[in-house]
Amino acid sequence: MAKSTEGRGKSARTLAAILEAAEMLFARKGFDGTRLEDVAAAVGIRRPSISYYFRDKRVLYKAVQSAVLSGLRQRILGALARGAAPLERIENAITAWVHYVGERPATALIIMREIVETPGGRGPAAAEFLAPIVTAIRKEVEEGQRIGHFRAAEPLHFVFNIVGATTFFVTAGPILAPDLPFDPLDAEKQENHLFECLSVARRLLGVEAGSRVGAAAEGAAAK
Amino acid sequence: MAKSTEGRGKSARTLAAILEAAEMLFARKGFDGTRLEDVAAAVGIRRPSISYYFRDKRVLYKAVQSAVLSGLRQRILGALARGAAPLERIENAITAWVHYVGERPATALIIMREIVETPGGRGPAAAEFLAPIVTAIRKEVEEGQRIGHFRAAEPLHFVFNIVGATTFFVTAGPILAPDLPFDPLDAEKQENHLFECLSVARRLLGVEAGSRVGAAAEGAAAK
DNA sequence: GTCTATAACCCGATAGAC
DNA sequence: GTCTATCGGGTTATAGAC
Repeated sequence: MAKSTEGRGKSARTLAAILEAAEMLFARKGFDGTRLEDVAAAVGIRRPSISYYFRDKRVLYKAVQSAVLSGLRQRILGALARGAAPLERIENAITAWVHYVGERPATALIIMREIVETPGGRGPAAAEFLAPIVTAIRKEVEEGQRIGHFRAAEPLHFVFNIVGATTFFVTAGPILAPDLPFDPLDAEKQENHLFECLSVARRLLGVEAGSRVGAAAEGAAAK
Repeated sequence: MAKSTEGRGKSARTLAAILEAAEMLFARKGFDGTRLEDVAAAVGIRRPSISYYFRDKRVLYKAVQSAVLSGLRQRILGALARGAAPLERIENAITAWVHYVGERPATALIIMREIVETPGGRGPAAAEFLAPIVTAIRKEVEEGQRIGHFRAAEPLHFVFNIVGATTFFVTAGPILAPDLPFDPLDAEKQENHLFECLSVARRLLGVEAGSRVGAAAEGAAAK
């Protein structure tokens, strides 16, 4: 929007390249494991040049985290706003979630890293982005319970199950089944996973598998 | 067994204390985030004394990982051996899994850390312990499919879903719902989670929720 | 067995030239 | 904008006294 983020200058291109390289590296190696030197090398510049764009490493990390997670938040809250009944809105949100993670695999790794770093006390961090999403889902589940569409159950369990399932689907292959060729980025496997998530969601919400509410708004939810 | 691990000397007690402190710290802060000095402080000794028991930091980490994950493997494979039909054996394994993680919360964090570190290439690591478990479950699912008890589906999806759900159940509260008081160690919430895992498992395997196969061997599985 | 003291290393941050 | 050079904090590993 502003000239600082949209210019066509060398500056803007370098900045974008730094963010892109940092997203991949932070996701794969974590904050400590990523050397600023590696980010610079991936961009084709030298370490101190990064300081020209980001005051220090933590600021760079925050920028990456913000880009990934605010994109996720926007997608899910947008999807959640579409749909007539709670079940439909929730299914749109799940669809948006699975698709976003599929498009931007760093998402899953960054979320896992944030979860795992939180008990250590290093930074409040991602809660700023993720908590609003979870709250919105929870409200939707509670609304569905109130009007008798869903069974009574702890909404958080529902959230943890879906988020955990997709996150592991994308990341856990290499360690849980290292000798199997499992590609989570394969489109067919991904739709398969989405289908199972929707099925599990209905089971957890106490909705019979019959009715066919969700699949309609799919195109809108994905974009 | 041998005198080196079972002796009543000061040595054995210090070693056990180091392992215990390191398990908590590695789980909470990770490999890089844990300073040997903190481990020493938790035990009440000084940093170089750790070197007397473990040649370097990596060896200490491996020892912790081995303790946690080989315990898990033993528990799950043991549970999987009990039960007449695939469904019953799988339900025993899920029960053992949820209970183990509940008893030893470091398990979930260490598994997540291993998953997240693997793409970074730092150490082959936990696959040695986890892959055999997953393979055994997979075989059981495939057997159930072969004899027509389960629907056809990718067994790995099933595994990722259950493992991801429990892992997030235990760890994700502080970051996904920071303002809610959510205690995953609460016994009632844990049984609730187990119940939902079993329900989800049946859904994913295509088994009707009706029959009451699993709950019997529970006591044996937990011990 | 446990300590003190120190060596060696890595990496992020900064000064300042171009 | 990007570089070279350097400083400095923090942590591991090790030598050697007790």
